[in-house]
Amino acid sequence: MALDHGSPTPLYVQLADMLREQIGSGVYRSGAALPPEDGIGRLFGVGRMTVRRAVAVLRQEGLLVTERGAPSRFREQVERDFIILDRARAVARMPSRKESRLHGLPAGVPLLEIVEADGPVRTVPGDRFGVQGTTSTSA
Amino acid sequence: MALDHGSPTPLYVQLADMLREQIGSGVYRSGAALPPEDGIGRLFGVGRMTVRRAVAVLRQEGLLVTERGAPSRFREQVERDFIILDRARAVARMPSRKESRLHGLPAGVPLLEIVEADGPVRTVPGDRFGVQGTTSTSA
DNA sequence: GGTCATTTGTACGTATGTATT
DNA sequence: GAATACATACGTACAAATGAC
Repeated sequence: MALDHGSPTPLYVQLADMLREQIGSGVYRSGAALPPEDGIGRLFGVGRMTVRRAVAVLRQEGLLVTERGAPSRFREQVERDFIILDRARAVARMPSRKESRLHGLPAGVPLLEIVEADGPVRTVPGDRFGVQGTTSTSA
Repeated sequence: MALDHGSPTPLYVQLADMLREQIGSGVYRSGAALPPEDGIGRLFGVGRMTVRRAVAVLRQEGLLVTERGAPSRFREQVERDFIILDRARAVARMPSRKESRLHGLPAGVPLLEIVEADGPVRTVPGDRFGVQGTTSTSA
């Protein structure tokens, strides 16, 4: 359960993998705080920068949120609303910084871009919305 | 057109914004290579780490691809195929590293997860696929 | 085919700033 | 206000992959 400094797999990837697994296995409940970065660093014998890169990986995956001054927390998943695509198409892509701010998106959350058949485009946060075909079948 | 070291906006964000704008305005054509990181750094009077962070921002947005040993290039957009959602739902999320490798996804590309009404789940690369309602209207 | 310069990637350290608690 | 903890930004050194010669 320790990091392998000799491995071709970068340390920050190994560390991210371990933390990700802990999330998946429920070691940390949703919303729970991580130990501080320097603490994690001492724990695993790596520098703080390496910890930060590992944390960045998980943040980009939408698994945790960090804010300045407060411990990083595992992201709580919210219930999604489903938008019915009638004569529309939808594509997923990452938002620009401007769009992130506009929608209040944390890092690691894609945008759903819905293009109506007659032109209009609408973008919605990918963590709060999904899309579905015409027929609702109450999953 | 220079960076403001006194601004509350981080340097790497300012730099990312400038590079993003250059992409949008067509200064770099699709697939074109960026100058090397240390060159950009000297050009703007910032360290290489700051350049790397700016590049990372754009990579996470799916705007450029980087590989070791070769210059970073602006990402070429591929034509998307559209999957018809009949009795299915779709959500967008970021892939884990494992899923990225599985689908050969570069950074900054979300995953489309398609859930059929009767259970089966299928994930497809968000840069190569979109979804659409039952009625095809040939956009 | 192999060598070498170029270029990105990893990983460390240090110092300072700033928001939260 | 003080302590905690994350964010920015500089620097260094070496590793590894690419591409050109």
